[in-house]
Amino acid sequence: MDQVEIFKALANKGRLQMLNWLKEPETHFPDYKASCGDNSVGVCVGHIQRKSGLTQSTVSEYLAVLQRVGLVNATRIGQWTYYQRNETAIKALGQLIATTL
Amino acid sequence: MDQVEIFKALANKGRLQMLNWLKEPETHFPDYKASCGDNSVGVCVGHIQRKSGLTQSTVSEYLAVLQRVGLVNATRIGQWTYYQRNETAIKALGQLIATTL
DNA sequence: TAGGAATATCGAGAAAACCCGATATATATT
DNA sequence: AATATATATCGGGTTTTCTCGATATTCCTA
Repeated sequence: MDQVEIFKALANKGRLQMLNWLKEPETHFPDYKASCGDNSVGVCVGHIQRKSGLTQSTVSEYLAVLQRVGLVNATRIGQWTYYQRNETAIKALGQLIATTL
Repeated sequence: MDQVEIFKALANKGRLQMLNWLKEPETHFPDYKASCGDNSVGVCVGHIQRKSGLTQSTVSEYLAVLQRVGLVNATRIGQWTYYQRNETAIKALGQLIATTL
């Protein structure tokens, strides 16, 4: 886990928002029903995209950045990719900052 | 405190190192004696500069960035500026990340 | 008050990040 | 197999960051 890369990933308003939205999907995506029928896999790119106002390619890229540093997990089901927070990693980051920063 | 700006400040190897060095100045600057006679004010720019291998202007700028977002405090005494960590702010950041991220 | 030392600021070239539109890929449906 | 949908990747113009050398400012001392 490269600290610098993690902070770079977090140093962006859009990505920070996405991370926040994924914290409580039912709040931020009220009408959301995962096409696979199981909301526990996360939220698909399209929903995040429509809420963000950014283009599809940008959102896809941003989510990939968050995944690359381990802050979110991706699950591909059918033609959808569902993203959810990696709470373990995020908690670990909090610890890391509290202790080693 | 703008979260994005804080993460930007942290998204750099040099600045992260400086923050770490300032955590235990006596360890990282063994022969260091503050010219003002009081080590508790922090470490001066020149010492940090020599340890970092970066140029004087870069180090001055980096420390200013860290100060701008509140992670360090600066104290000017005579011709020296001493920098020290703002532990309160850093701890608050840890909390922020642990809770709102 | 002139010179020296420490730090800050300025200007700029190079590199990286931002963010888009266009296109490619993967999957599902008919 | 052809089409449609969701997502990923590519290419690139624009903005920001990085990092430096040069210069300015501040403060001390002779």
